[in-house]
Amino acid sequence: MANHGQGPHARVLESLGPAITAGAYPPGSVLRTDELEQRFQVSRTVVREVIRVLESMHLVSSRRRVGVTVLPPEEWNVYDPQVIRWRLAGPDRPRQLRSLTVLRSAVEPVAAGLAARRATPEQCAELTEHALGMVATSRGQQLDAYLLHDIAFHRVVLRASGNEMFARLGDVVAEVLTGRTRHQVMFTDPDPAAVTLHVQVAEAVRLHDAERAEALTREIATGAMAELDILAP
Amino acid sequence: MANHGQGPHARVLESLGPAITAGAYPPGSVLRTDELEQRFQVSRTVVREVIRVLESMHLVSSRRRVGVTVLPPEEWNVYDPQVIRWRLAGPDRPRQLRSLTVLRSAVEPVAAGLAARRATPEQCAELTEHALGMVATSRGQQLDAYLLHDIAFHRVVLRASGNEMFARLGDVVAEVLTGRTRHQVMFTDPDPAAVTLHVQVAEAVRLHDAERAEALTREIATGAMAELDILAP
DNA sequence: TGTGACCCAAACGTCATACTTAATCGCGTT
DNA sequence: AACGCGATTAAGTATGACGTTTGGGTCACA
Repeated sequence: MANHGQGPHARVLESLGPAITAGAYPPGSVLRTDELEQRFQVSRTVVREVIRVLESMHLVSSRRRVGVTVLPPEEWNVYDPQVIRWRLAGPDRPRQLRSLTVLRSAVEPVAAGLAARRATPEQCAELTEHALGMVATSRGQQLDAYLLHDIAFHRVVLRASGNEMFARLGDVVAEVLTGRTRHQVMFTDPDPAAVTLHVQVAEAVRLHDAERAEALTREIATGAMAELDILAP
Repeated sequence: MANHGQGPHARVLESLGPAITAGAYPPGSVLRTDELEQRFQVSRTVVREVIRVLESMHLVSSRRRVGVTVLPPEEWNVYDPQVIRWRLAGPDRPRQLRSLTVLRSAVEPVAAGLAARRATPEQCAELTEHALGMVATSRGQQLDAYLLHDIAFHRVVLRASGNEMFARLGDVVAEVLTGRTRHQVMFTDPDPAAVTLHVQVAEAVRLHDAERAEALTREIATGAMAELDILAP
């Protein structure tokens, strides 16, 4: 991703962030900087900068004379890609996957509708290409290749919507799709109905049929939610 | 909000953040830390911590031997409430308002549908209360009171959806609604049709009619988009 | 003239330390 | 029991030193 390759800062952040989002420190817990210095064997500088970053994510709140307080989950910036990644890697994974899938079910149909209005010919071509790629790889244990086309497809739709905020969800969708492949249906071929729907969405976008693109994408989303048992509980 | 009361850190951040999101530094611009030290008359400590925070928002990227590089807008964490606030306060305001309104149009109908399934009786009562409050304040220059009910209404819907990510959009919706009142229809009473729709949504949620709650909220969203001329361009 | 390796300096990254500030705790007074 | 005041504590800021990376310039050589 970024230049978070290695270094004390990244090491401490990648240790504290996941721990907090995993709930290792209950809300209200207090971390003292000098304690963290000793625990991670780093200087005050590093600890402070990490704290500042966690603070900007609203994971903690630093106050004088009291220490660094862990905030309750309702305060967290749950749209921060880093926070999303940490939560997907922890025990909150199922809950996080459901939240994200519901978000997808809301956003992607609207994005597809907008894409049908605004997609460039190049984007339409990309869409068709990836839809056909999904068809080609939908049988015979080619899940990895299929996944790449699936991710690319949704990324193009979100970008073609012309909405910057939708476009930024591309990474999130990629994480969700990857997570699903790696945990849910790892050994079974993709649902043929879903594959067909993707082809039809590409077609609808190409023909500038916004209504149809939106409705078809809504069907895809419904299928994704069904896979995670997100239904009348 | 947080303890961003005052202090060198907040001062520098609240100066650099808006400047960057306003496009004062074109993507690729380089800021040197010692230059910033002199410009703001603060120590390296403060500058470095600010840079770390901006980096976590993906507004800048700090690299050795080259400096702090301003990243292109596509890289920004546009869901960070701080970034949203900065952009709403800058020249990008119209574009940002449109993006957020489109996001609302995608999320809120789905949220309303979920709320109809999961809202507690207390939440239903709150909803009705605020809808009636909107009715009561919809005439005769009571825009401020109306706005408070409007914001509260949408916040309850988002929270009642039971989805943490939807719930976190409450603040964003509040900013959008406030912005609209303060700039678009400041001197005219709210659209009576919109008021009626809110009452009907509250009713649909109370009756657990998810389909109807979603459809009605979609109408509200369409109205909001029409106000901003987000239509077949 | 072009290309390659090599060296250097620039700017960030980290550490250590001293000092400042503000909020909490506890004591004593009213 | 309520209130106020000072001592204490931990974060906030400033500063100086050193390490590390890396972009670019120089020089030798083909």
